[in-house]
Amino acid sequence: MSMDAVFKALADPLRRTLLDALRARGGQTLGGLCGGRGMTRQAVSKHLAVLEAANLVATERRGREKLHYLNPAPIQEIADRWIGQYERSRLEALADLKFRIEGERDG
Amino acid sequence: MSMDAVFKALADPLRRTLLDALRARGGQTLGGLCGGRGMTRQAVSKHLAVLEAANLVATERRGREKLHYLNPAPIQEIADRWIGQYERSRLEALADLKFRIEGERDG
DNA sequence: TGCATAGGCAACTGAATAGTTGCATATAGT
DNA sequence: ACTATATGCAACTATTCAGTTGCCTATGCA
Repeated sequence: MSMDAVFKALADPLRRTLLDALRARGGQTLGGLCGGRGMTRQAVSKHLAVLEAANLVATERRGREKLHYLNPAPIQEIADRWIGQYERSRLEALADLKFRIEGERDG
Repeated sequence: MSMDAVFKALADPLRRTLLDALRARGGQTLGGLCGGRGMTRQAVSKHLAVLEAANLVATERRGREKLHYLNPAPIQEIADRWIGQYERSRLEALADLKFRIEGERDG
């Protein structure tokens, strides 16, 4: 499974709110996930498809409904395999900069 | 500083390789960062501008050269403030799924 | 059988994006 | 001053993308 698809899927704010919603409560239907987003069902459906392609969301068919579940594994993988490298290099990077960069724009 | 800009900046594979290059060695020039990418200098420059706008790259002018440095702080922030939520909910999410999702597509 | 609900597919449109090209500016070295 | 190097800016193009619309399928239920 490609890590690039995960990064791309996470790049959209609406998709992150979908993940948030599924983190709060798993097993939501497409219709349920559309509520209060000011967007058509098809638009939300496309976003969910992107998340599903990135393996961030798993689905289960129950009758005519499609239940959506968060799969946090790819996020974990990014944290472990990608962000970890930058954590490890953080102190040396700061030493490398050793000037005004931190706090320049504040945070 | 917006976390969305960081997510969007990280969504591009070339930009991630630029971050990798700066993590390996700070203070590289634009020209130096262009090597072996099969892309014009302007294209790379635009990508660096995106990274800079997301505060992932800090720059310093030295004469006619522009030196680029990695700033890992936004990545840290995402790890702490965003990914952290999903780490915390991982076990309960797995309990929520309690079926075939992990390992369905393998990894 | 008839109807309502949940979702899927495909075509279309307008906006955003990536990358290029051409030219301009600024510094370094002679 | 002159030339080469390092970068910046702006316009243009081709592609990609988000969201919509219209229609179709499938399930639930009376």
